[in-house]
Amino acid sequence: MNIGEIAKRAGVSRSTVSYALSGKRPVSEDTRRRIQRVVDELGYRPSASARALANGRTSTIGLVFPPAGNHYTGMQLDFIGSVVEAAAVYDYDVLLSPSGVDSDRSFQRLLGERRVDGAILMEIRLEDDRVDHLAALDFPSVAIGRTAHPEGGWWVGLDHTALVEACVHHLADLGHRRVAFVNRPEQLLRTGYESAHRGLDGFTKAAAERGLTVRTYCCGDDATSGQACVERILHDDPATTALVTLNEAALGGLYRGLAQAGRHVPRDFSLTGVVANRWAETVTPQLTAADVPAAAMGRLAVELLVERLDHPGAAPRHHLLTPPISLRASTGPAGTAPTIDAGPGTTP
Amino acid sequence: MNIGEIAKRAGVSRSTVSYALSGKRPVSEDTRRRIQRVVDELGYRPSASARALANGRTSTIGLVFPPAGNHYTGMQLDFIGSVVEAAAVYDYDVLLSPSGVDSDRSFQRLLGERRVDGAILMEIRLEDDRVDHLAALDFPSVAIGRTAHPEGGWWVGLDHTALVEACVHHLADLGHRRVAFVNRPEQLLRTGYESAHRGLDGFTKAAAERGLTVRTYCCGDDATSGQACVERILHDDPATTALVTLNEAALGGLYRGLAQAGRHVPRDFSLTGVVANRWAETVTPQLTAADVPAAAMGRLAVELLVERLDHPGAAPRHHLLTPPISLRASTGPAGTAPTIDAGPGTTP
DNA sequence: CTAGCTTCGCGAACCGGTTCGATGAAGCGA
DNA sequence: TCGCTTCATCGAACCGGTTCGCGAAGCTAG
Repeated sequence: MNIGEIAKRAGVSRSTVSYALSGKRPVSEDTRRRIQRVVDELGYRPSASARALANGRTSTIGLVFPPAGNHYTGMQLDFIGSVVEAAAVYDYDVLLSPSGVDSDRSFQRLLGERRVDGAILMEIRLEDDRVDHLAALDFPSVAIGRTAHPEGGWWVGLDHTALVEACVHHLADLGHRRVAFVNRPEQLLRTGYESAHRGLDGFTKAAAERGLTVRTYCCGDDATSGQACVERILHDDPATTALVTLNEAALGGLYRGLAQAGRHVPRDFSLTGVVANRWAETVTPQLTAADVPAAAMGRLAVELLVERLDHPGAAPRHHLLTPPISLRASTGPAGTAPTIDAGPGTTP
Repeated sequence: MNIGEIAKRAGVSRSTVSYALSGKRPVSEDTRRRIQRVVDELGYRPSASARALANGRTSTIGLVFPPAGNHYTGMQLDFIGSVVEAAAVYDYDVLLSPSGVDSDRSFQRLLGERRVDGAILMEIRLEDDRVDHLAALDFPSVAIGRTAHPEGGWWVGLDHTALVEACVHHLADLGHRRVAFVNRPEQLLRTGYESAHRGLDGFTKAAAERGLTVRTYCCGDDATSGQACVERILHDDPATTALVTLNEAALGGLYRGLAQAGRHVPRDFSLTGVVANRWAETVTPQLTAADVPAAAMGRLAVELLVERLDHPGAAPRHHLLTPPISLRASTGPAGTAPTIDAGPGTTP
């Protein structure tokens, strides 16, 4: 079931079979058909390894994302799905590599053993050794997210700063004066996780512009942490009337915490943030939020990578996305001073 | 940067380098060290394609799941994550293949071009041509889910029938007499999707045993459909006091529909079902449910596959899991007849 | 001193494709 | 009919590893 077998049965040489199948040199219509018939009869498909060895291309791209320790979020799933699907369009397979950092064994395999033609990196940090390393090697790669110095790089990113600013302005316009920010877990912030930092920057900047009284919190990526976070917020400043969040996994817990504190959304309390569409629509009332266009980002990343693979030396390109805020039902005008008697956890 | 280069610099032959690195034949400690030093200095790593071609093993396993058309669910993400992680332990990479059926191009690539040593299949149907095909080829594979005839196969599955039965009994024990079943989308049921069918079977069987009045529904995999589904349920039989669901993506919508109909959970209405842990804890009140042990299943699938790869001809093995129901807060005793005046959508 | 055994390393073949240069036949104008 | 081009095909080399068989030292024992 190898190319020699096909050649023998079709009565031609191996090279002729190769040319007939690849079309890289003309082959007479007659022999082409004869070869094709044998190929179809035997269901022959050329070995990917042999081809990869011969022409130096694996037709595979690597998708690099951190290991599951920190729970996968819905967004990551959307990225993975859209990358796989877009890659299929260009006849690429996708190899998954769970690597947080440059030195991971899995990452080394991908590069050192030349398993992939190019890579797409997720979960970018502001200072990201993986990005730096790949750039230094001039290895074809595209980041989903951007580092502190994205100039001259290939990436598709979300303007978290602008997005969170828009959220803050939206709340300020509605009259909210005391607003909390619910960020991703502290550990991610410490590691320099991009969205957490840029989101926080946007929050701080817009809050200052509008003269708001604010507090910022880190929150674990799960419902229980979200609930606890709301309790902390209302304990620290019971007069808080709104929050902005980047943490979609905690969203359900945030709602639960508010409900248990007797705050009605959106009458007593407004929520907004930057969240994947599917989550925003799952909670009740549905979340007014800047929807993360995860599927589009995955697709764009693949397109950039394919372009880079097809035209080595092409000038770096990127996409910075700023989706609009989808007005749903979780924000409303700040009412009179909230009723402080309602919530638990206000003990000094 | 190939093995010949290493050999030259270390002053030995290519084969010696190969043996020194693989350890498949003894090499004197002296030359082994000399080779290792050169390898370290140059950061040499053997090419995966060349190795794969030479010894016929790619050190890659394929993970086959249906394309995104039908939204990815959280469970799928957990499967993917745990499979990737478990595979890394055994030094396997994971290649993603979005294939619903046997004839998909992506599926053909995986097999025909020998890109992977083995495969793990997700989203199994009762009659699944992919499973049959792989079995006929004796290609090493493990299914996450089981077909109608799982005998002699390699798989790890969930006993949906027993799980849903347990849910029904739980509700019946609480005094519920009119119960609805919210299944996955109709299209999945029609295609023979395993969990939808077995879950439905369990529901029907247990309901008959307990003499319950029941209705069954199909529901799209999103919150909006869930909401609509609750409206239909309460319209069809306003006296319904409980439901069982397999549809985690619709869960938020189910809660929303109940809230809008004025039914309080769990006072007026009980919910339970088979759902991934993370979703059960996201909703308020948290869902009493049989938690799908997705991470464990992914891990077990990899372990079975590795065993099958290491011992060709080993007797088929499988794991059928039946996790217990986690009692949370979404079910309670059936009260007096529910207040019919509350809900909308009751117009004839 | 030599027969016999180990140890260590070498060269060559092989895995299954791709690609380049060469060759022979056919076509064509002079 | 000869020389020149064009076209279709072939053989061989190559990609970068692995693996098998063999032989040269070095050692031990008789």
